[in-house]
Amino acid sequence: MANQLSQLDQVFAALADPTRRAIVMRLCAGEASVGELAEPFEMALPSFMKHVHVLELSGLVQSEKSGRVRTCRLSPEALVGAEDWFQHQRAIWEARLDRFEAYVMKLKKERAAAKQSSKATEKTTNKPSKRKGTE
Amino acid sequence: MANQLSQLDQVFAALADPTRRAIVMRLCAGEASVGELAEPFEMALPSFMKHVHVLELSGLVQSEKSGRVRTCRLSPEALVGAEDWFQHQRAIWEARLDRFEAYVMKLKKERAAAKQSSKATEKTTNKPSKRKGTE
DNA sequence: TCTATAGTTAGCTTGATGGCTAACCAATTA
DNA sequence: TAATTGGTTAGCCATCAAGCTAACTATAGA
Repeated sequence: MANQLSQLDQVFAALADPTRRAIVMRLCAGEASVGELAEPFEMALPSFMKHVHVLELSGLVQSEKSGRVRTCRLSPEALVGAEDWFQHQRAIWEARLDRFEAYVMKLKKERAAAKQSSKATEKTTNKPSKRKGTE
Repeated sequence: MANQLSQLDQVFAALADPTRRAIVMRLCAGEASVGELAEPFEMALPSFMKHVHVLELSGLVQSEKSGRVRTCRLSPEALVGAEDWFQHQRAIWEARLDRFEAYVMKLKKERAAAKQSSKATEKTTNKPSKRKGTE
């Protein structure tokens, strides 16, 4: 669990750099050697290798050396893990919106009821409209 | 576009810190003052404020001061933007898996056809099975 | 076997990040 | 009006991140 959290740290930190995001995007399209990956960047190779290394540490990328060429591929589990984090937050957020809306509805109802009781007998219990989007 | 990219940088960098993720999670459940937010952490207040500031710069959090208390709330657009990035990558990744599978199927077909032509007339065009999962 | 290629290691510089304390407003509240 | 509360500013320090060059290893190809 704590380990998983620090994994999230590493994944987000890895993705905070545009070079590394570009590498991930490239690898989504298929595996590639370090040289192929590095080619579009102006950076010196050792600098570039650091990025690859960060991606490996984060679990986003795996690599394997065969002969003198190191081939990198995406290992999407870490990516999915991070995506899950967002979905979880969104679920909580949306549940809260729902609760908030329910609360507003309850207030409306109570106010209507108060009006009713003061005005004595008049039935206007208008149904609340359904969710109006994500805001 | 470039601006949006650097926004992604900032959002991911903001989320790379467990304190800041905790703040975001807390704010998913509803707005809170700086003091309320800081309460669970052992950190000195100025240090904590830095985290809040980073979150504000990233666009994940908005805040407003009324009297002497500053109230923070989530501004979920940035969160959604980051989530979109994942979904986009996943779409590319999955399309690639599909293409890869199609390629394998084509190979199989060609091999079968080759066998057929060498064996002359024997019809065994076995239909390929459907997707077998994500890996 | 020599040479070019692909990557790696070591070590340096610069700037950002994450923490702290101390001192300082500015609203509330007694 | 004096004291408390909630937050802010300023400035320090240690560590990490991202880049570089130079020198090195190991494989592939001529």
